[in-house]
Amino acid sequence: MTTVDGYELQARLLRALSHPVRLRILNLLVKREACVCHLTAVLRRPQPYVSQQLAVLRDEHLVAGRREGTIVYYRISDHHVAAWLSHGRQLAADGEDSSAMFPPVPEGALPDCPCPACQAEHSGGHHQSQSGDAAAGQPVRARDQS
Amino acid sequence: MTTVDGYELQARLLRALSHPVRLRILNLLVKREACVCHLTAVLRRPQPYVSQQLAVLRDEHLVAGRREGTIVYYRISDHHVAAWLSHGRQLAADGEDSSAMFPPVPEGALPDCPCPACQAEHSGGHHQSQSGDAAAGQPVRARDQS
DNA sequence: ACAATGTATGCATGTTTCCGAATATAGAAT
DNA sequence: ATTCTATATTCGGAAACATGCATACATTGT
Repeated sequence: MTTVDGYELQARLLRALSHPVRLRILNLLVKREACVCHLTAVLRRPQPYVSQQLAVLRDEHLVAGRREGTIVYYRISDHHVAAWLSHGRQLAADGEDSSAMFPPVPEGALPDCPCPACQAEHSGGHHQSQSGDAAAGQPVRARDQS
Repeated sequence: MTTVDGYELQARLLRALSHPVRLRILNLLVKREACVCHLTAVLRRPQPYVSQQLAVLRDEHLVAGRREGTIVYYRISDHHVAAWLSHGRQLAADGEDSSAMFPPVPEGALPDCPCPACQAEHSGGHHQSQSGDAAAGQPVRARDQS
């Protein structure tokens, strides 16, 4: 039995969370799942950069990806953790105006986002996949880890 | 007005917490305040090392120090954060046996701890300060920060 | 083959971690 | 007062790790 140090585990989890962009990503995904291109548009960061941060969150099982065609949709893995994080946000704000510190994200579709979901939603009609709604995408594999 | 990014603040807080030794320190201090020598004995780490980790926690106002003579007693600054952390521990354990992952700390006085509180308590009688219980020590000053 | 979307790799730069030594600080002894 | 001891903090540096970018690679669909 390998003596697992719980503090080490918790520290790893916290470290994965201790980054402003990753916190923003999680906050975006709480409301609904989103594709990488969507996150790229909202965060205004280069796509490889966003993908990298998603990989960090994935490695700690904080988010999970679902592939549909060429597009990968990410979502929160564990909403308990999300709720816990949201609680922590209030503690971090600590009396300040938290609605000013954590401005709400533009909801819904973005003109900047090239994914078909956003494009369709943005032009008025609701989304209808052109390749047929597959039942469920394959989970995105995690990087090999020691 | 400087545009304060709440995510940055929360990330800093999380980063200060994302270290196994610092998590252990906080967990120790939840039950009661403790002097640096006590923490040093429990954690079995060199004293400067413990002091350094305490400084990180101090800079984020997670703990506060109170000096009594040559001894500095540290305690949790914000028990809301402590409760939140404890909640996070359950999430990190996630189904595993959390009492095995976070073994309870030896309570009370330690033979290894040289501070008079521990020595007195350890030799049977309850603690009676030899220099008279001063009302309250001076708070330990934080490092100058930019 | 080609284009579109995501992921991984390599690297320069900066930060964290940990240690040993030096420094401060408080009290006691001479 | 001066020195001595005990406690705690800070400093300087080496190794490990994180960050952000540019580029290369992989996968899917046309």
